[in-house]
Amino acid sequence: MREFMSITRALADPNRVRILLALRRGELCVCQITELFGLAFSTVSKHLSVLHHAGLIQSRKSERWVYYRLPDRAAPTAVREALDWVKKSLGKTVEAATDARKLERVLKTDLAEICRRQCR
Amino acid sequence: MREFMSITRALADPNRVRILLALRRGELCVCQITELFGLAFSTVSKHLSVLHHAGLIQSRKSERWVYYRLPDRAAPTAVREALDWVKKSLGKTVEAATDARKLERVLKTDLAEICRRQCR
DNA sequence: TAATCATTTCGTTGTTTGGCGAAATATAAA
DNA sequence: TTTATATTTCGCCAAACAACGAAATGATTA
Repeated sequence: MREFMSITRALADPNRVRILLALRRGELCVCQITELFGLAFSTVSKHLSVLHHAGLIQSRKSERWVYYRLPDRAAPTAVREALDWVKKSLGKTVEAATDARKLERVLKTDLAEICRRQCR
Repeated sequence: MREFMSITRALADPNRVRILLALRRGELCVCQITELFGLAFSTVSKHLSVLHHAGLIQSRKSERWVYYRLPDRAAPTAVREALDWVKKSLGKTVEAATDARKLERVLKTDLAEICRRQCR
């Protein structure tokens, strides 16, 4: 029950759901997600923390960046089913398509360039 | 997206999820749910309103009472999948079993008796 | 070692939400 | 019609939450 509620609460925010949908494309680092949604670093970081706590995403550190991705097949059943449900329900919506298009543009840009642009 | 978010937000509260699980047993009126969870009338009514808005439950009025139930097969795909996911994930948890036991006791009690007991 | 830089954590602010009791509503019983 | 009564709506409070900027962290580069 506790685990289940951490998943439903994580899914109860549209920006977090959009992050999950964007990650279908492949792993993304924090600054790429920040650029994609136009939110503050700290806001995105918080969202990622909530998703991570719920087991809905995994992370890996490489060079200067932290990359987040959808979990592998070994993820708990509840997590896999939740993600399948999200993808099936929203995978083909207008919002997902719009984000996907913008994501392609973001992915074309150099990582360091994105981070520099966002530096306060 | 809007519809999906109304479902995830409805599922983001443990009491609302418990209501859905309890309704597997069959339709229940507001005072029975109130008795089952020990919440105020107004609180339960609000939860039911949220669930109803999300399409996760249906209602029917009969005599003095309003009965709520899980939707029929004709419900939207997103709703059916959400409910299946809830049942599959939590249907056999300790919490669900405890609520189910208490529900059996509540169902043995006369409806009018329950309401009288709760009257302020 | 010192400086740089991506990310996380902290503190604040405005909004949303869950809870309650009281008042309003609407329906059934008298 | 009047009275009861089951449910909903309203107004309030406290807790939770999303968003931000600033400060802290921790790893890499110079």
